[in-house]
Amino acid sequence: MGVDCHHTESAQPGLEGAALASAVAAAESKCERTRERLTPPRRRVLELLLEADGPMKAYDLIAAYGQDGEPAKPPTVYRALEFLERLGFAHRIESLNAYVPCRMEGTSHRAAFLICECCGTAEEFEPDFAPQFAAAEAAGYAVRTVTLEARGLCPACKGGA
Amino acid sequence: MGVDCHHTESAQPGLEGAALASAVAAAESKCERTRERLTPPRRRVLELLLEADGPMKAYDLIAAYGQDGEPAKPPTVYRALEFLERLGFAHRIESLNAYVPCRMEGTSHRAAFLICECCGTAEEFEPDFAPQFAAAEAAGYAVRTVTLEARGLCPACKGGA
DNA sequence: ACCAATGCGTTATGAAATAACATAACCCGC
DNA sequence: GCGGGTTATGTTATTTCATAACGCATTGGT
Repeated sequence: MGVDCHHTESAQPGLEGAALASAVAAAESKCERTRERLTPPRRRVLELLLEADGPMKAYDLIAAYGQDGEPAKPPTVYRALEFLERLGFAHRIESLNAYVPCRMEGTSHRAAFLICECCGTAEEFEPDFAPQFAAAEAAGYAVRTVTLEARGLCPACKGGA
Repeated sequence: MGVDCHHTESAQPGLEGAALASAVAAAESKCERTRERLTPPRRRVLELLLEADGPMKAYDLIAAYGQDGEPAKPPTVYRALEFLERLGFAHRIESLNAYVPCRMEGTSHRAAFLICECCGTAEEFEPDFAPQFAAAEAAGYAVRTVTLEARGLCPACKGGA
């Protein structure tokens, strides 16, 4: 992974069992409230993201989609991802071409990430965009969304080897 | 371009003639100082970026590469882009899969962009990352680089139609 | 002159994303 | 419960973006 210390991967274990079910249920109920539909492909992709230990590439999702080992067709997954992003259940990390489930339930929908170049984890955090917005709007811009991706070493990789 | 008002494009005209030559010369002399080589393909790609009215896709560069209309081979352009980014002469805009010449000669190498969803221009600005860095480093991260891309409407597109 | 390091040309392939169109499921007023 | 618009899915194919791998050329140091 670039720097590569050789940790046995994953400071960020995916969800399983009850935790997974509860996260999916939370998404489901949020959808009901807004009259959106968490259809089978959307639910399946959300599950895969939640189970994963880190950011997943679209084609990883495609490969993992079928319980029987059958891959999905690309549009199935890309459409589900579009939906999940729209509802704030997932985020795309531009600099990785990869996707993560949203870890900031309920907060405003500005996503920002600390990406570890060693172990590959991407931690979501709540950014403070005020200075940027102020400068941009002073210059006459109408800012709609902001993407912030910081790269470096996470505490575990920085400290250890 | 998403929102699409229909301006006749380009709040951001590319360089020509003397201005272009001088920008290239500046890059050249900066290379000499650091013992880097601005070889023909690298120089050519830099020229193309500087001449352009906005962000250019890699395959636009590939198509425009030869003065005689002959396209370049992809690795030629990708390698040149890698070099130009490394030296700070160009930046990749992740959310567009596109490239721009650096407009912030001499400043620190954190690039940030205001991307207009109407006219497609991408204005580089000097971001204030202090709050982000502080929070991340307090959490134990070692931040190395930061990508910040804001999307919205530029003054021209916001004001007019 | 030799050698190591760097860069280039070329072929081929891999990875990421979308276009386009047909079919199915859903919601809602009636 | 039936029509009819809207939303979602299935499927095929294609486009767009990026890199691997290898051999040759140029450079710069000794």
